[in-house]
Amino acid sequence: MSRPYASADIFQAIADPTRRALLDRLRTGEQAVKQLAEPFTMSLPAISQHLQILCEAGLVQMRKSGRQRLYRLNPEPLKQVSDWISCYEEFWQNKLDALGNYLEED
Amino acid sequence: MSRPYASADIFQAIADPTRRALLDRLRTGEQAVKQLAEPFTMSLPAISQHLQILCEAGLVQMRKSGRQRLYRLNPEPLKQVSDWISCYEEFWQNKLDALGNYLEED
DNA sequence: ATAATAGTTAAGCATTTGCTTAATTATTTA
DNA sequence: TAAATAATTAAGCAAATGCTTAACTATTAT
Repeated sequence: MSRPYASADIFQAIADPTRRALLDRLRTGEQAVKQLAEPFTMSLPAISQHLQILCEAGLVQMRKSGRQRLYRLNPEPLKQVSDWISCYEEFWQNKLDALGNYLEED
Repeated sequence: MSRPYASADIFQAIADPTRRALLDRLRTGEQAVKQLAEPFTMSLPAISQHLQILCEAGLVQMRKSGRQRLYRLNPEPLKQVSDWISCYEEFWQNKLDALGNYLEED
């Protein structure tokens, strides 16, 4: 096997807090691995493996620049999650509406 | 240990496709375990364990009625996921805007 | 009381996950 | 050319995950 973990599943990819933190960091723009890994206490290979999982899920893309590998955010796949959740959004919206109505009562 | 799996983490809870399917089924309303388990090929204990994880994550609530246990949806914790994703929504929105502008060009 | 039904708990197991350290591959600098 | 830098690949490991079957608890029906 070439891949340490087979997933490619978005929900699985964002289940790990380190991977979510990596995505959060990438919101400021394209970054090299060392820079990305800077705030984490774990080893560089661990970060590298997380980046591969994000890559397989399509959440990041990579390009080489010299000896660096620059990763950038590709958030489109998150739309799958957003779409799934949207069915539930009305539920808590209803609850908020109910609260609003309650507060408006005299 | 009383709990087979300790998680209570929402992202972890919705990472499993069976658990998402259970939540989807609960959108139609409160249901007993046997009825919930009906479309799945796995054993009832497996479903029961998934329901416990959903319960620990606060995504479902349970009440007893005779010898049945009725589970109902409690989607509020999904707001955590929705909130996290919302930071990324502008990204694909921007892309859609860009597409819109492109299509509007003469 | 006895049997049937609904569901959980317990124990065990194979696989996956998330990490580690060591070795390896590129690329750049001295 | 040799050393340093950036990052990955490889191998191994402990813990978590998702299932199974068997045993148990609680409630209802006969």
